[in-house]
Amino acid sequence: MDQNELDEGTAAPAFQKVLDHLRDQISAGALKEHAALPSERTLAKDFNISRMTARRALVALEMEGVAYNSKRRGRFVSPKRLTYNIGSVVSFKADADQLGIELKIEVISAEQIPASAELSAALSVPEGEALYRYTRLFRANGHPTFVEEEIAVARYFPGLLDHDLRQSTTLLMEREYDMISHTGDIVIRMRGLKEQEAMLLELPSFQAGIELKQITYSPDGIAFLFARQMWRGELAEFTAHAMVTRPTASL
Amino acid sequence: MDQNELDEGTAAPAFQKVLDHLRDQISAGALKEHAALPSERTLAKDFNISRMTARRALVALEMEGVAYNSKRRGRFVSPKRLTYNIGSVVSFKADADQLGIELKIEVISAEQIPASAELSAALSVPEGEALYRYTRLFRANGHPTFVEEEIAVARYFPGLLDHDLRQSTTLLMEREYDMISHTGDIVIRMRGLKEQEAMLLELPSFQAGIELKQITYSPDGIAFLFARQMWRGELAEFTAHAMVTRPTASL
DNA sequence: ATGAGTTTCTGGTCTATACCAATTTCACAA
DNA sequence: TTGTGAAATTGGTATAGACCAGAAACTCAT
Repeated sequence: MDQNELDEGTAAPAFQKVLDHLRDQISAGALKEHAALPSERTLAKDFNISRMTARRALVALEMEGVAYNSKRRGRFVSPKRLTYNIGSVVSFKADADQLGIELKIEVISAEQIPASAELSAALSVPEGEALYRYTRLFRANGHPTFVEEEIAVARYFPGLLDHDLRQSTTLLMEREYDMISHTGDIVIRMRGLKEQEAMLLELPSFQAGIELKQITYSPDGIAFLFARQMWRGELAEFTAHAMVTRPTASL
Repeated sequence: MDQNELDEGTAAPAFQKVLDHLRDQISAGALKEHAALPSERTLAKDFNISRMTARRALVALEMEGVAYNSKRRGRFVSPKRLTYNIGSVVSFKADADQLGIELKIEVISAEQIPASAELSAALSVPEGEALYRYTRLFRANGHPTFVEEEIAVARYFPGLLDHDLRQSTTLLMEREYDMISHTGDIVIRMRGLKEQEAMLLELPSFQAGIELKQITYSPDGIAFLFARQMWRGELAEFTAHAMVTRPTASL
């Protein structure tokens, strides 16, 4: 009769108890950001369970976004979220700086490509039109946070790739090319990671993250930039102030 | 030498092969929405792996959002996403109807509560002010999709809970109380599920979903509704058309 | 102090079981 | 035809090992 102590009839699974215990430790502040969690083998010994059961609890913590682990160094408490204000793209890096977060941008690749069918539709340019594409990894205090792929219509931004891309491209385009971001169509969804994204974010490839897609328009309604961000889910938070529009009468 | 066939040096893990195989089957259309996937034991036999390894592949599919399983009936292919247009809240149910999706609303609970400190701050009402709170489960074609908790300032909506809540409350408030939704502050994030949410959505409690919080204002700037939706991550898609605002000069 | 090599620690993958509980299927009786 | 109850199927949990590979710590000679 070693089932449970005072639960109402049903015993909680062993991994649940460990999971709850660790979660409590973290939310109580006994374990702070980036602090190391007990290893699988240590947990197994301490709770008198098998390593696989201990592992389950730790993996569940990762799924909840409470813990992370990269490479084979151990598991650690996840840092706080970054807030991305959809309406005010310009100040993202400034916001981070202000919060004492060191945001570092790493350029993964940058090249010129012809517009595919999909991109030509999204950006309203003829198929084959020259585009710039660059992929960047954003780290907050050294911690991988999101990967961004941007595709810009090359015609508006001659020599864009010669600039240092480790900065806000919105500001760069405004300063160097007088191209002002005015409105944007946005889509947010949760999905599984692609291989490269998983690698850069240091996550297993079957993990899910949050994707934000955005098409940016100039004041005169010209689409000039397509952006796709893939965030570690536990680190993302998107805010917006929305105008409520009514469906047209015919609908 | 049964490691691999023609990989470049490193063999993919066994569960990865199974995972890729199933994903291919699904994206190729061999397995359609709500079609049953092979059981853990069947997969184990077919791929000559242990049941635990087969299970890993299936669980990974669930994490990606490609498959789901509820209770102990087996695993099935996830249905298509529902798109939630942030700016045009009014037409959500109408949109669903138009796409041939039967959206059913189940009222879980409805009650009057006094404003907590947190809610009084969010809705700009004195602490203790009467509020209506109701929780509803939304199903798309019978499939649990998201749970919504709404909290309305009771003063504006006398007798609100006497109405049938299995309909769009935005429309209800407009029709019966002349309260028009004008703008809203929105926050979107991915987080672990709470116990009740997990139960209603038929998911394990450590799974992550997408949360959308929203405070709705009337045309004259009065906050009258706080809403929190918890979506099954694989079923959610949020769209918006955003105006880009610039940071004020002082910042 | 520096660097190289060894040891220890960590997670990653996998096997072969076992027992449980809910669901579904199916045979059989009323 | 309709129940009803047994049997098969499914996922959920858990064990006790095993071997691998990367990361970190440590030892020791230079």
